[in-house]
Amino acid sequence: MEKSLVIIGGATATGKSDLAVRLAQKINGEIISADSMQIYKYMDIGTAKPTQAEQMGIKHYLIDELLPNEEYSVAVFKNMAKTALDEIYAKDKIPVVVGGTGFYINALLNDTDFTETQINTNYRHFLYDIALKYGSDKLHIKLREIDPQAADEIHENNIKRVIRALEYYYLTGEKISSHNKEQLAKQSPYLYKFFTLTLPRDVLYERINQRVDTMMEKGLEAEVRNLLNMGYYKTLTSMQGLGYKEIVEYIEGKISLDGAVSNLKQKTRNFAKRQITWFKNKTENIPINAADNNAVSEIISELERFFIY
RNA sequence: GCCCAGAUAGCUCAGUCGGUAGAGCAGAGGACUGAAAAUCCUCGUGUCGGCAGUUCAAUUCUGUCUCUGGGCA
Repeated sequence: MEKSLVIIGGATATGKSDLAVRLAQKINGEIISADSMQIYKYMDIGTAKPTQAEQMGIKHYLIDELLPNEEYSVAVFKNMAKTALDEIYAKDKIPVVVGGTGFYINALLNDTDFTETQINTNYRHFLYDIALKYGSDKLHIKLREIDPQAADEIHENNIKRVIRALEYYYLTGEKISSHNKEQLAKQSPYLYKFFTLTLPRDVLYERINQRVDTMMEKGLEAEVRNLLNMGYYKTLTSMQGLGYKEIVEYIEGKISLDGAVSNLKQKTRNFAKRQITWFKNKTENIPINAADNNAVSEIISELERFFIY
């Protein structure tokens, strides 16, 4: 009971937020959002952020915490989430971590250590320019010199990860491959139960399509225009989120509105598939049928067996 | 009704100087440890519109029919 928490994962549009709120109500819980986009203010419709009403009076952490031009990352998430956990434990409540960003959830559960290194944006740009000018293999060759294991593990076309590996060495003088191994071997300091909402692929895809239509009806275009008017530039990480970059393309006249919408549906379906792969292979979890009306009670009985609270 | 251009993978199309065919997208599977709603990897047999003809051999040439664009009436 001391350091226990519940996780609700799953692909986008499976109904995580709604289920999490109903669960939190039943078990005296509070919610921590493990989502790389809902953290941003002014980005409500496109991120499917639960509204005040939908939150049903349950406190939500890590929602509306940053401005769209502020930097967010696993490391920032982990720190903020730990703070939130402490707050919730102090109230004698149960944290319910909900989100589709599996990478973040794992970092929290494994208590991945991020303190020893920072990031260096200039160095990243420097390397990125090299990759553009001379080809991505140039960076990969360099990586092989300093960290052969990482070079084996990271495909040369995966420039972002090659750059991070080089950056890590640049900042710490150590190999990222050994750091990763160390982190992976760690045991979680938490007692947790991880549930994943699942739906048949065709049903999920249909829900995604419908949800995008609903977002448009709710005024996604106006939301994006508003962000642009406030000066949030389209290359910001936040503005690269699904729903934002597609609508920006439409606003810039590059594609039709219909094109933007079907693009968004497409990209969201692709994203959902990647999420499913992550949850399937990177985490131990209990699948829960998202269409099941008794999902909450199922989860609760599972928790009772596990935590004995 | 006539003329022209098409008809090839779920979609958009490329190609075969005649020896049964390939890209992008979609789809499927996978990776991921400070950009993750990002980034990246792997996977392509389909009566090459129907029928007939020429040929050792036709999706490729010829004829004809059907359909789809566009034009002329």
